[in-house]
Formats: sequence, C-alpha cells, structure tokens
Amino acid sequence: MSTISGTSHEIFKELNESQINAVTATEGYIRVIAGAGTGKTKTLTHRYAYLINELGISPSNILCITFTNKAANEMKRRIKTMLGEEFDTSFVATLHSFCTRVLREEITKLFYPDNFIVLDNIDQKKILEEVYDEMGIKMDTASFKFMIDQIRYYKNLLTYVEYLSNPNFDYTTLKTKTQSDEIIIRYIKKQRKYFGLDFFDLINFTIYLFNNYLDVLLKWQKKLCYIMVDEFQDITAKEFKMIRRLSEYNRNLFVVGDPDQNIYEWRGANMDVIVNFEKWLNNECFENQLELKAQDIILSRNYRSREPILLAANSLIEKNCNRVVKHLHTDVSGGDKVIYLHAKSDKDEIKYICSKIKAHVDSGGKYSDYAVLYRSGYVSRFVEQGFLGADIPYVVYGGVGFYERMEIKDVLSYMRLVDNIDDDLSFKRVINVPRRKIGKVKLKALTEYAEQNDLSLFRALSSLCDTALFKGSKAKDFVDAIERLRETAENLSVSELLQNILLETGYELYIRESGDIDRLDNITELLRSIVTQEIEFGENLTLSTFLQDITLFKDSDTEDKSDCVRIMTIHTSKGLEFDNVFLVGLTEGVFPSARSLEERQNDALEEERRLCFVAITRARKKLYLTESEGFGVKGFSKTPSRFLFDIDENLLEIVGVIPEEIKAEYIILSRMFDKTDTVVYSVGDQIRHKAFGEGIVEEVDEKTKTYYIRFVNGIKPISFSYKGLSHVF
DNA sequence: ATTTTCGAGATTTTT
DNA sequence: TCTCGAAAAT
Repeated sequence: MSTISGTSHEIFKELNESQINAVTATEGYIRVIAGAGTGKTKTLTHRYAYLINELGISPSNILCITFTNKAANEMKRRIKTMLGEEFDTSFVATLHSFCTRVLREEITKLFYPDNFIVLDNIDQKKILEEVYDEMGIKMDTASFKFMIDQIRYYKNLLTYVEYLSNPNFDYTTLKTKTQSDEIIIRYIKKQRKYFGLDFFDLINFTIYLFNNYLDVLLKWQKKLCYIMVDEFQDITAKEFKMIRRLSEYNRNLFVVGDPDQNIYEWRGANMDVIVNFEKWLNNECFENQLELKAQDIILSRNYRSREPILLAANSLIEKNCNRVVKHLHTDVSGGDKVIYLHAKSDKDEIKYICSKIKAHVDSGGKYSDYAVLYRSGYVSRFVEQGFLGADIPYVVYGGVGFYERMEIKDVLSYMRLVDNIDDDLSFKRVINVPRRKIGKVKLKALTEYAEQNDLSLFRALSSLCDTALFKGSKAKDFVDAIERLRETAENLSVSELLQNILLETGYELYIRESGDIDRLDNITELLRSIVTQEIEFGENLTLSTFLQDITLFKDSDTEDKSDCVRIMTIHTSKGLEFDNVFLVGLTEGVFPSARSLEERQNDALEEERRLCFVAITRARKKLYLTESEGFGVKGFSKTPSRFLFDIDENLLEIVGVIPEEIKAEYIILSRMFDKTDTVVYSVGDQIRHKAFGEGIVEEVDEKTKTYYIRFVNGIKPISFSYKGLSHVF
C-alpha cells in the first residue's frame, strides 16, 4: 500500500492544482479546456497512470483516443516511460486504429472478411482512376479532391454500409441521378471487390456495428470502463456520437482540448462539440437520454513559452470572432521580443534564418534547438535548398509519410500479392514495376479475360502468360517469381521473405539502377523495422499479421535524437514544442492560403488564424516570423500576411524595411480585419445569399457597413457581418 | 501499335 | 516533388 501512495505522491509533485483536479477526477463526464502549452499531455498521461496505479484498472479497460498518429505515439512513449517499457498500450490509439481493431474482431458479422485492407489516399485514388477509366472520363487532382469529398458526403448516410456488406447486393436498384453518383457507386463496388475499407468506412462501419448489433456494443461498452479523448476540438459530430455511445455503460468520459487549436474543420471537425459539451452529451439524437452533467476544468497557466510569445499569440487569436475568450498567462516574465523579418527576396529570408542558426551553433548551441514551420508542404523545398547550401543538417517531419512512399508501397504490394494472389489492387500496382512491357492495353485485355472467367488478375495472367498476347513481355518471369516466392514463404520469416522478394522480382535492381539512394535506404529501413518487430513478436509475426494494419501507421521513428533542424508543416507541428521557431513564408495567398481567401468565408480565415496561433505557441524561447518580397506562384508580387498585422505592433521587433506602399495596404487590411464587419465584396460582384439566392452587389456603404444587393425580388440591404453570403464564379 | 521516356506545370492541411 | 501529356523507342 505504501508503495502505491508513494508513487502517486511522486506523480502529484509535478502537477499544479488544476492539473491534479483533472488527474483525480476519474468518474463521470469531464471536460478539460487546456490552452496551448498548459501541460495537456502531461495531465493525460498522469491521469492514465493514476487510473492504473491508484485505482488498479487494467490497461485493457482504458481507452485513450487521439486524432493523429504522432499524438498517439507520444502518449504511448510517455506512458511507457512512467509505467515501464513492457506496458501494454494497445488501447492508446487513434480513433481510426481503434475502429480497425474493433472491426478485425467483429466485421464478419457484416459479411466482410476480417482480413480487409485499409485503403489510404493513394489506394483510393487508384480505385477512382479505374472508375474514371471505365467511364472514359479524365481525372485531375481537382476532380480527385472533389470526388473524395462527394464520397464522404455520400457515406455520411450509413445506409451504404448495408449494401457494401451484402455480397449479393443488386447495385442496379440504386438510382444514379448525376455522374458523381455513378462514380460513387462504382467506387463502392470496387471496394467490395478488393475488400477494402477507406478511412471513412473505418468510422462508419464501427458506428453501424454499434447501432445494429447491441451485443457487440455492450461488449465494448463494458470493456472500456474509462474513456479519454485528447485533442477533443478535432472531433467530428459523428465520431462524438460513437464515443458517447461507448461511454453509456460506465459513464466515464474525459475529454481534453483547446478550441483555439481546432485546425481540422476542413476534415469535418466540429469545435462546437467541445464548446457546448454538455449540450452535445444530451443531444436528442441519442436513444438513451441520460441527463448527463459535465464537470469543467480549465488549464490556462502556460509552462512553455516566454511572455512576449504568449502576448503575441493572445493578440493574434483575439482577432477571431468565433471563440471562447481565454487568456494564456505565465508567471515568468522577461524574454526576447518576437522578431518579424521582412526580407527583400526569398533568398535573403532563408539566408537570415541560416545565419541565426549558424551563430547559435557556433556559440555552442545545437541544431535541434530550432524548428522551421510553414503552411504547406511545398515550402519545404525552398527551406531545404537553403539549408543544403549552408550545410545545415535538417530532417523533414511528416511530408510524404513513410508508408506512403512509392517504393514502400511497391514493396508492400509485392508482399500482399505473395500473401494473397487474389489481391488485384496490389497486382495492378506491381505488375509493371519494374517495367515488364505490360502497359495499358495488355492490362485491359487481361482484366476482361479475368472478369469473363471469374478469376483474379494473377490467376488470369498465370494461364495467359504463354499466349501470343504476352509474347515479348516479361509476364512469365513475373508469374514464376511470385509462385516461387509463395512456395518458400511458409518456411521463411517476414524479413527473409522480403529480401527474397527484392531479389526475385528484380525490384532491388530496378531501384539501384534508378540511382536513388534514398529509396534504397527507405527499403532498408523497412527491413530493419520488420527485424525489430520479429524480435518483439518472435514466431508470431506472420506475413498476414504484419501486413494487416500497416496502412494506419506512419514513421514514428523519425524522432531520432540526431542533431538536426526540424522542418515541417504547422499541422504536423501540433503538439510539439521547440526552443526557437521560424515561421516562414508569411505571405498572403500562402498563409492564409489562397483558397481560404477565395471562399471569402470568415470560417476558413479563422481556421487559418488558429493555425497561425498553433504555430506561434510551439515556441519556447524565441520566435521569428519571416516573409519576403518577390513574386509568388501565380506571378503576383507578394505581400505580407495579414496575420502579421493582427499582432499588436508593439509586440514585434521589425527587422528590415517595409516599403511604404505595403505599409499602406497593411493599414487598410488591419483595419478591415480588425473587426467582424469586413468588406469582402465590391460593386458588381456576383454573390449568393442563403435565403434570397443569387444577386449582384449594387452599392457598398462603408459607414453603415451595409451592402445593397439586387436580388430577383428587389434590392436588399445586407449587413457586412452577415455570414450567409458567398461568391458566385 | 504499345510502351517508355522525357519535359513541362502545378501544389493545403491528415486519418 | 509528383503527375500528366506528347514524342521517341521498341
């Protein structure tokens, strides 16, 4: 007994009063609003340890949900540090991997095989490409994004689960009004064929299962006595419903989040769930009306950032209208002012950054004290070039996830094909990599033959590879190689099998000849990680188990301790902190992004501002905001981001000379965006009103903040602050 | 007639 | 960096 209380005593020593309240409030519904840098993760991990040590709860009865892999890995790491390396953290997971786990156990009830494949973006795109091809439509990135959105909307209604899970479903009974509908139906049919589930399905199937199989629901409800959700501001309404249902039996749900850090609205996250938590708990959509009460705990003392950084962050986020007012504060005063660099060119911008880092390292500091953050991925190229030139070591975080890299997907597809020769999706991926002279035409003929004879593509090729059609191609070599590999597979470990695959299929040679050392390194890294897993799992690591959930993981091991500058998008930086942060590329159209400006929706702009807030609050000691003149992607000359003007000028130390004309624009912008009532339309603009329909702006009255807009039924005065207007193009 | 290669052009953010 | 379309190579 004394050991236990001794341990908990240790735990409490590191926490402040509100944190202790959060840790010990184990029963019932609890909402914690935790500002940036207030020890959110620390509180969560300590609470987890408290449940284990003090209440004696088993880890298999505690579900701890996050929304990104990085957050999940960080939680696991910290729990293992506290409770031991051997500790079982399999219920500390992203919502998607939790759902996958449930589905692996239960999905056969929906007549779907339990070895289903999880489809990532690339797989989805491949399927869509096939559909487009069949229908003779062309596909570009815009239409891909559009269709993915359409699919998401379509899948919002769970009825599709019924026919996707029914092997004998007659798709001709579905009405298709538009081309989009047709594409969606075909997409779903193909999913069924490949036994694939995309990220939407993981959530939707689980919900469907819980809704329709009450025994399954009860089993999981009983099992999960305590549920915790991190980054709760990023939850969608639908995901919330699932969590709420899961909590109905034990009624212990603990949620932590910060509305100011909601940066996933574009993905469907609804921050109203955290803002009006109690109301959502008792939403009329739930069959079980439980009259739930929620307890509130607020963490607002910041332990991360120096005062000037916090002041800048507060000053920026205040400009958002749609928020719960909350101020971050610290007891520690002092620290350097936030620096705003206005450079003459992007070269100067990166040069300045390099010189600061170099000076720091020369005086005995480390590269790893620095991070460079930016709005979108392509900016990394410009940072990387600068660092390469200046000999500064760096690591790019996130970017293309490890398991999304081409060479890794290729190798995994080979492994899948060896595991299951009927996996057509994998077959298509690797059949012509390396080149085997099997292109579009031969593949089409093969597909037709396969369909006629009800064979998988591999089996079809196996019987056709000696015919005239495949003469001159390496089809025979391919079939032989895969069959040899299948014969040996049983007696080999996964890592040995992978090495054989690389040799027999000629893939290793192909990569070597392409001369891309990085790609080869990535494959070596994959091999290394398999060997690590084999040591951990021993004989139990079969090919099938290895392949099952790999889609959901991203490289967590990039967190190496080597001394490098970290560069990443702001989205990936969420939840991390660094001594010194450069926030680069603060240019209108880049950040805030062109799209958020185009839409002229305040919501999108506010999300961008929250994103900027997240970036700023990553910094502990020193923050640099940088931006440069020159020409942007579309040839327009670049102007500084409005966010720079959102921050009180007195809080910034300006480096460089900002030209007068830009300053003038600056003042107009800051005045415009100082208040909710912003002018976003001008005379002649075509707009759409939520109630009145389409119209044309006749007059803009700055004084009364009113647009006069001509609609079908006459001219109406509409206030600037009205949110229901949008542009018509 | 097919497949491959090569150069031009475009990029939000994640599970 | 990655994707797509046109010309070159088989």
